[in-house]
Amino acid sequence: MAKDRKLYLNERTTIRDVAQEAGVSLTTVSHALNGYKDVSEKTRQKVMEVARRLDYMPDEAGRSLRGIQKKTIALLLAGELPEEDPSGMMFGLTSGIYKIAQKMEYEFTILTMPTNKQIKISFGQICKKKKLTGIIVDGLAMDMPYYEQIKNSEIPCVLVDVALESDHVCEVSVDNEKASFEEVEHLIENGCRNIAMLSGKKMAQVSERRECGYRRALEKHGLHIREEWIEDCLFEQKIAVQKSIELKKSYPEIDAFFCASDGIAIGAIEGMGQLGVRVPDDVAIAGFDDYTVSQYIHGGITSIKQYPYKMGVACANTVISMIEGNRVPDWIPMEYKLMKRASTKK
Amino acid sequence: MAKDRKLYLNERTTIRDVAQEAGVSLTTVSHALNGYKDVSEKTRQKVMEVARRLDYMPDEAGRSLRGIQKKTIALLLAGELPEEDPSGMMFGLTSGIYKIAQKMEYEFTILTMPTNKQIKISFGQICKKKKLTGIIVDGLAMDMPYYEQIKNSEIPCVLVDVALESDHVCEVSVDNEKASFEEVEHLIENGCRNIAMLSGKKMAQVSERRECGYRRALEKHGLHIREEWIEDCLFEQKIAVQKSIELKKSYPEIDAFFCASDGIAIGAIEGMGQLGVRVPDDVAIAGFDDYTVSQYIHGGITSIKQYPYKMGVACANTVISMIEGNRVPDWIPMEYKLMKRASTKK
DNA sequence: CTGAAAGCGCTTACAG
DNA sequence: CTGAAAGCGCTTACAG
Repeated sequence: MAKDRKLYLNERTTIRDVAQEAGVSLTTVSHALNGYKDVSEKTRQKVMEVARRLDYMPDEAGRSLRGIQKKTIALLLAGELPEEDPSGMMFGLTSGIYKIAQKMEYEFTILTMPTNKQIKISFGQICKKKKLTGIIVDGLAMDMPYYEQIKNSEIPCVLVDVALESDHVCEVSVDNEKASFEEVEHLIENGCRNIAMLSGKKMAQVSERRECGYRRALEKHGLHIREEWIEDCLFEQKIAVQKSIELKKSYPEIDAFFCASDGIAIGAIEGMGQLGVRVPDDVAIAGFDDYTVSQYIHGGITSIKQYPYKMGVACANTVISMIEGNRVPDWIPMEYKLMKRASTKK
Repeated sequence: MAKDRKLYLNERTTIRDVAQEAGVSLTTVSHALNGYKDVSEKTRQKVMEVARRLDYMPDEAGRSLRGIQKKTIALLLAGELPEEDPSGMMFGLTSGIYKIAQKMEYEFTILTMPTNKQIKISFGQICKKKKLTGIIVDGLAMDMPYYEQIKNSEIPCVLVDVALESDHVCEVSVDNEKASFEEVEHLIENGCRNIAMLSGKKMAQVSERRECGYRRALEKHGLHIREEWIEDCLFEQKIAVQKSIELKKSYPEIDAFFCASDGIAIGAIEGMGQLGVRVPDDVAIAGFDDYTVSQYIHGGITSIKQYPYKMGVACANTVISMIEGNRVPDWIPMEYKLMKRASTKK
């Protein structure tokens, strides 16, 4: 009866319906369903049976109002979701977080944050509105308003590839500086002496770090650092095409490009192609992130492989650990691997 | 005051706090904030100011209980989320849906469904529990319990690559049969006469359709269909390696493999490599889905390119249209493109 | 072991 | 133009 009416009216079955049908009080239904021990086995059976028969699902809103919050973590992405994900980073990250969230019985949601200046909604407001208990931020740059707001908030927060001094914030990333150092050293070992850098985006910490690694490697090997050989490409392939051409034209002695991403490296390869410069014979090219396609392009682009899925897992585990009140290190270092390929063979 | 206490106790600011601070009733706050016209401008200003100052965000749970439901659409994925997404299909789909959901002010959530036999929770229960108003399903196979349950539910539903006769269900996909037909015809035009098929998964409708296109193309050109040349690979690369080797060994006359996915095609290329058979000279290989890497592998794998982001956009637009009570066609055909590449050149 | 009652935060007839 | 009151679905002291 009750069920039919509900179905017809497209209404939800409520705890009241179950109580009525089972001939007990609301309290008893609630106790029975929530595993309280003070319900007779017979009553519990009856309630369970009725609940199943009426296809009863407690309304989260009701529970929420009573203070029983489902714990929710979010992946907050800077800017719009792109149409594609050539590095596989976003997908792997998402998948890893999803996996752990599911296992630990946390809700998981994806949010994007506007990057333009006049932002309507603050970081704190997002968290409040979505009732987030923890948050993982990817793509954060230092010139975004959220950068400060995260610091001032209280919510457990894991940042991918960004450090932020605060006791409720933790970073998950590979050692970008060390990885870059190794890769540039690999270029030097292969005989390159005039290595330019096509960097990412000035306000992104990863760019800075990769640049640091680059500088340290040059210094260690007694190579002169030429500031005019370091160019920003905003992590965009098209810009990398131009910048690589301009640099090589202005400084024909350049014999390698260290690129802050594989997207940039692909752009540089194209640029050299347009110039009729051979890769790797005339110019070696090394990237970062090891896109899925990188092993196939031009016989293989040397790059730093990251493990996005594992990073997602680490992010989720860390933020959950923080939520549960544990202290975590400021930084969780992730593994990476220098993939030596044809683009740097001399 | 109110704010400080709340912050300290880590409590939310409620409508009550705002009312108190602004010196008006709950009703007035609610009216002012929800844009009712029966509030004096002065009062409205005051309320708005206080709300902003106290950083007030209405609790969705409270509104929800009053019947003001946020509309939510979900992307329901068969099985687990994989660690990687070589076809780019899942990412593009997700991104397109996200984009439209955001624009139309729908909530968006991703769900996975267990594929094993003893499923705990039915399709209807998922919808009810998550209060979904519309759903997009990807990866549905005909042997999954959800297949029937979707039919019996009432919720607006868009299926990717699967047809299901029901007035609340719509399909979004490319014309898989036609695309396959064209691709196999391309193989025939290039001189192949003994074309085997490495199919996907028996219970997936896409496999069936791609097989239909294959058969129709052979028939049209007067080529004999050999059932023993059609093998299931479950869309797995490793299985494709084996199956392609077995087939080529048993039937050396085979001069082409039509593959139900690029993953299978990559497997077949590897298989032929192990056998010392040259691609495309001895055996042509054609895939489906045009993975990002496909253009680079082995000089380029011929494939059918789909547009996942656009599919996502179409899925979301369609399901929202259904939610809003519009009639939609049973099928929204998507564009595709036959990418002719080195792997089928003879 | 069971039930009546209060109350979470909100919106909306309804009364003034 | 403004406010007191009811009630959405739930859980939890509290009383019996």
